[in-house]
Amino acid sequence: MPIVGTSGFDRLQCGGMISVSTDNCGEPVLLVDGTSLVYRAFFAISGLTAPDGRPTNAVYGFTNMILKLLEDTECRSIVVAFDRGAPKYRLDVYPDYKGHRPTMPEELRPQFDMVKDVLDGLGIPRIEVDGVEADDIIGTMARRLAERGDKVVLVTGDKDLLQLVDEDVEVRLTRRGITQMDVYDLQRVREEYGIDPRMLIDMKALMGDSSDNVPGVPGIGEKTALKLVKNVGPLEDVLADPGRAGGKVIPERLREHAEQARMSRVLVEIHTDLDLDLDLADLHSPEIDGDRLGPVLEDLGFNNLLQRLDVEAADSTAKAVDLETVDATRWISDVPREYRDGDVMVHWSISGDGSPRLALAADESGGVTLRGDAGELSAALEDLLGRPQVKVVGHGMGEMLHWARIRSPEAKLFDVELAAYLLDPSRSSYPLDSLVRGYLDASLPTGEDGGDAGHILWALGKLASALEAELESTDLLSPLFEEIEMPLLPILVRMRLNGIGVDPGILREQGEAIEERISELQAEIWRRAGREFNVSSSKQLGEVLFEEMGLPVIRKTKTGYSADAEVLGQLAVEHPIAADVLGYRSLVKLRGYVSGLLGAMDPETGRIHSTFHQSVTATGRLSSSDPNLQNIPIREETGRRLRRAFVATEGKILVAADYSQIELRILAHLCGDETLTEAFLTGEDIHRRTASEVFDVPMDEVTPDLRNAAKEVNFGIIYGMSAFGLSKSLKISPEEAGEYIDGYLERLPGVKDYMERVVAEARESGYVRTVFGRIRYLPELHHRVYHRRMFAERMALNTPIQGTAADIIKKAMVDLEEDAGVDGESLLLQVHDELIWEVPRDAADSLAARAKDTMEQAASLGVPLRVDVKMGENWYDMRPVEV
DNA sequence: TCAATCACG
DNA sequence: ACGTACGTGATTGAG
Repeated sequence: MPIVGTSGFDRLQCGGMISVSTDNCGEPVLLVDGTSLVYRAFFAISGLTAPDGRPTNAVYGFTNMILKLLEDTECRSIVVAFDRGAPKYRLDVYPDYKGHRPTMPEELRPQFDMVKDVLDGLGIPRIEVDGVEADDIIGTMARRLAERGDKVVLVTGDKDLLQLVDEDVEVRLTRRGITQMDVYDLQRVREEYGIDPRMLIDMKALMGDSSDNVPGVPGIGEKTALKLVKNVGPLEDVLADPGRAGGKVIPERLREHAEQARMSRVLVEIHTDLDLDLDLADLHSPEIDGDRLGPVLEDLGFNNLLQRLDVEAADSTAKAVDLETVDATRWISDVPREYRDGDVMVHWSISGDGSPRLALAADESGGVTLRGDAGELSAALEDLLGRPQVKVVGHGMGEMLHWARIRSPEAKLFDVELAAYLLDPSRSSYPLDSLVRGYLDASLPTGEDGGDAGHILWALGKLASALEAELESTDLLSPLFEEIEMPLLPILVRMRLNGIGVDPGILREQGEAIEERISELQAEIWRRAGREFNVSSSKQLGEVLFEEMGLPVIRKTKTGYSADAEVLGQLAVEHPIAADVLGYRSLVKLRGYVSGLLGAMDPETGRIHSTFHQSVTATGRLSSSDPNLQNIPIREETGRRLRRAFVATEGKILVAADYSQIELRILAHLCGDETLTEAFLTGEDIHRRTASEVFDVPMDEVTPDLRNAAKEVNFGIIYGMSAFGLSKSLKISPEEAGEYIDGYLERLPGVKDYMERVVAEARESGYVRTVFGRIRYLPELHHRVYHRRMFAERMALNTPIQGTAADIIKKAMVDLEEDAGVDGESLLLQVHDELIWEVPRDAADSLAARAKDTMEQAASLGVPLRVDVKMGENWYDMRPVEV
């Protein structure tokens, strides 16, 4: 049988993107059903086009599937097969085979040629044979490879291929989306169907297949067909003695349609004996042909793939949008048509002398630079962002909204920085020029004030489409980007604009008291040391404690003696100076808070306007800076008093709502452990319950010490547990800590299974995800250095939990927008599992009820979410309220 | 600019 | 025989 349209069987193997083994060392050959995967990709992804408008969604999805496959799987070789023309050998049997199939969508047809171009560039052999279906090519090749001793992996979206599974052949079926695959080996097929893979042919012959128009036996569906082959045997056995089917109707139907069933069997059986003119010795691993692939990917607009595969396109400089300068006021009074709906790229910046610049473009052909003072420019922005039909694309849009004091934009927002953050939250920053290099493979000219506006506007437009496609194909577009992060952006801007009221008198008063006690302690320390020195200098302190006073060295740092709180705590039994240093340190810390907060007060508003950052943490949490209001002291009374300085505005009251045990609840949801779930469903004290389990005592005999130990064990679980870490927090031996951990995992086996599963899956896929789909890549799970690898494992355990908690409170913040302000409230702070508002006194109860309800309903997990609400005149005197 | 320390969840 | 709890930001002193 002549083979047409092949490519790639003529070159010899050499190092490509996957490791190559020249001998047969057990790595499988991948056989891919190209037609099936291209179809899957086509329906899984939508809206993606090349720069010239040709649809490329299927090509993009397919290419990603192939690359993922190659990244995840060590393989000797890979071949992609395609359908070509009508399968004559089946049409001869049954002219209506595949008769009712809808014709191929117009947008899909041309994408097959693009797919083949990509494969050729990747150096992946493909094969199609006139009048033969991909199934049969794969079946034939699989059999021949297995016969010569190879392992084979079949990749498809079509369950029919399961009939080929045996000891040497495994099948991977696409699952929802395009990134995940279900693996079927012999055992899995037997488990799922209760029969051997070959019997699936007989089953299918009985039940038929409407999508291929295979008739089967009328009245027999999947259930009956499976029952028959399981209880009776192959098709011929079933037909030989129809009575064994039981009942009346089925045997009748079997007799009546016996021939049709035999014919159906012929139709559904995949051929494994085609006479293909193919030398399997030619199989080799793929070898990227950069000269060929580069232009193909560039033509398709797959710039991120160019980058990822490190292939050179014709390296381009960013093009520029031509800009015309227009008066801001005139522009507002007569906004050009193209800026009234659709996408508008916006570049806002502050130049060195503090004057703002604003440039806009609605497409690549041209844009405007607005001329005017700060008020006029912000008015123009406000006008633009007040248009619900407009989608505004920008970079770091929070800064822009804050500058223009825009609290509630109506326009849809697309911040390329946030998009890039969702795609890879581990990066330290997302400067525009690096996004342009990474996602567009172009470079921005280096300009004085952050580049030239024309080039930036061009880049923003290109980036928005590239990033949106990437978000979509990574399952991050919805709900995370569109329904959580982008709607959250203006909420964070508003929190910053709101600020929180601070009473500087209280701060100064406390500051003076702190200052006094620092002097006293310093004198005491100097007296005990026998000389004056800077207690805050770890170097000088080390000399005094460990050299002059001869205290035992507990631990060393890279640069000298370690003298942190843990070490000092141990030294305290040796010498009272240690406790003094600890006290001194904590007071110096508090002094830092006082001066930091006083310095951070805005003289105009008398408030502190901290910035909440949305693209900083690797887990999805927010962070706060200038100043950080997420780490105001609370655990120790002396520090806690600082909170008296955070006050509600006259006539208002502070309301704080915090999730109770949200991370442990998420753990319960994720692992489904019965004990944990039950504890939350019945509203038990979770630490007490843990203590009761781990230490094997009745609930009412759990002492405070035991409960505290259990609490630390629970923290350990969330953090990725190590006996050493737990031993430090509990001040016990690592051995004893290890026993606690063993006890825990024994009593809560669901948690144990979950922890093992998460790490194993992350090792396979290279990433972990939260319940909402937020992703974090963990390449160091494969690091050759042990402690780097273990660190990555703890991240794999912690990130889904911490990140899901972040997702949930973010979702709650967005949900609360629904009727934001109905109680006259302003959101002031978010502290990871807690939201703080100020609200007119008479509306406080109403807000409390609404906040509690919305937060508790923000996600529906296997256990309920619980929110506690407190109120008070200031952040110190907060009292619980019943809602 | 970096390391050490410590505040929070 | 390793070296460890997860995630942040600010302050301080030293080089």
